[in-house]
Amino acid sequence: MATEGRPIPSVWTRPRPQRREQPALSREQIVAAALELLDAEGIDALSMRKLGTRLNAGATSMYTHVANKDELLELVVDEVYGEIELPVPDDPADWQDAMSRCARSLRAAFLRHPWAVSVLGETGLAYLGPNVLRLMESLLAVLEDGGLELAAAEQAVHTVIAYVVGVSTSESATLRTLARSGRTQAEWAESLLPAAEEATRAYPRLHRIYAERREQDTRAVRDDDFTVGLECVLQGVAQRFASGTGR
Amino acid sequence: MATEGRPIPSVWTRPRPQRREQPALSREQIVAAALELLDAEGIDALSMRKLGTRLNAGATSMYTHVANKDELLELVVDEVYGEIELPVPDDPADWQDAMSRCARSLRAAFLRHPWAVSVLGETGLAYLGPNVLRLMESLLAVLEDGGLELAAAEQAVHTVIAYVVGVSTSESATLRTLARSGRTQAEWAESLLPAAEEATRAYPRLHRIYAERREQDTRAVRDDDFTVGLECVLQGVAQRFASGTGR
DNA sequence: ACGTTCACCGTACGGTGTGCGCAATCCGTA
DNA sequence: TACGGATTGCGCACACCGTACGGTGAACGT
Repeated sequence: MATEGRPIPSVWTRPRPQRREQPALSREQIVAAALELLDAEGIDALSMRKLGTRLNAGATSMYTHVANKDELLELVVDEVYGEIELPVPDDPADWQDAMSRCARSLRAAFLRHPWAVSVLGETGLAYLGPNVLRLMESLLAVLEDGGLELAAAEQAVHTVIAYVVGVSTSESATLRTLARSGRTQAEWAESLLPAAEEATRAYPRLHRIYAERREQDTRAVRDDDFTVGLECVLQGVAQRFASGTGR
Repeated sequence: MATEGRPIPSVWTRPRPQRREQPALSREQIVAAALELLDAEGIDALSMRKLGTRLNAGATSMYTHVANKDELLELVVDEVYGEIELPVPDDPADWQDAMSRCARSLRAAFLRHPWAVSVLGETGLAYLGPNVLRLMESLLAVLEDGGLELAAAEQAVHTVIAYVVGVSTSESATLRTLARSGRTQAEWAESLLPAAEEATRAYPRLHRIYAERREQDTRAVRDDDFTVGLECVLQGVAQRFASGTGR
């Protein structure tokens, strides 16, 4: 039935299936591509089909390397934890400084990947990812070397991380709505703050806050706010747990 | 074509459309039903269709009262904030106690509605919801009455709330996976902790923690952990901002 | 009595995650 | 070298999603 030498677009004109031309798929590739896609277009844009397309693969081809979408998300989140600078104190006694640097690094990672916190909210803290484990262990090590009991160190780490996650939740939600609106931060503030001032008419304190925020809600201010809060938390934790070594 | 008096099941046998028998739909009803559904079956089970069915309504009938699903979620989250006990200090100087009670109430609400934090992660803190505004304003009032500057009060509130949100993120993620698995907390621990001990073989401190947690990770322990962290945060905030009135 | 408004519904569209079975390639063994 | 499983990727299909759109009947102002 097939007439040789004449490529007619029919069932018989095979388009050379030729599998295995790419070096196949791997979990690492998939996770990396997902991270790229998430960073570029956000959490709502991540679909298995789009991810497949980006990998020159079919929609369901990833399922041999990853159980399901949730598991993929856990893997990607752990990848984010991998970006965080491990705490290395110059002076073992000054664990506050090391924790502070680590907390800043964590927040910075969450702000670089604003989709991450929404995954945290759904999947939990991915406790068993290798990068999370590495980070936690070295934090505990720093605090133990600083003189804390292990239980105290765990408590301290949890408290500080909870603070960072909480701040990042709020901040990256803001970043996401901002990115989605396509406006600059200034334009957005200009369009929202009047509404906020209106909505808070019955609440004098909030009203004053929003009124004063008009030229004030910049990146630098938010950085400072985070720093202040972080210092409070570290100070509180230190006083509670450090055996006389709090600054 | 229609033969009178004989109800034949056909296009012609009209089933008495009879609209307006129910007192119609309202935004309050919709939000309440959504909250019920979320509490009963979790965030993944909330679809506009299911919600419509629960309200004896069509799938798209809610869209006259609510712009879209995201807006509905914001409304529901604000409803959750409405459950929180407003801070009322016995002694104006003892704002720490009032804030502590409020923070506990906030965490309790998040634990009653574990889906809420995953909405927080996507929609932000719903800053302009009336219940959020009311809560924030009264927190600010308590701190101002306690002697703090407004800016300091705002900083303090943000810090404490960030801590609570962070803790709740982790805790409600745990609650959700637990609920989804259908097992009790003890069974779950029994099945997970060996895996955790295995995974942390290379990390002695984490290993010790998971080993000791085996009979220890109860509700009461988590409550205590939260309390300790909260005390740290409050203490740190107080020392930073209170003009000599910290306990 | 009539036109307008409004709440609601059915339908439809373009998307989603993923189970399943087929095909093709790779690898260990004979 | 031949062959037979195991592994990997793909196409298809299913059930479900959010929601745009146009129609429909009831309520209401005139």
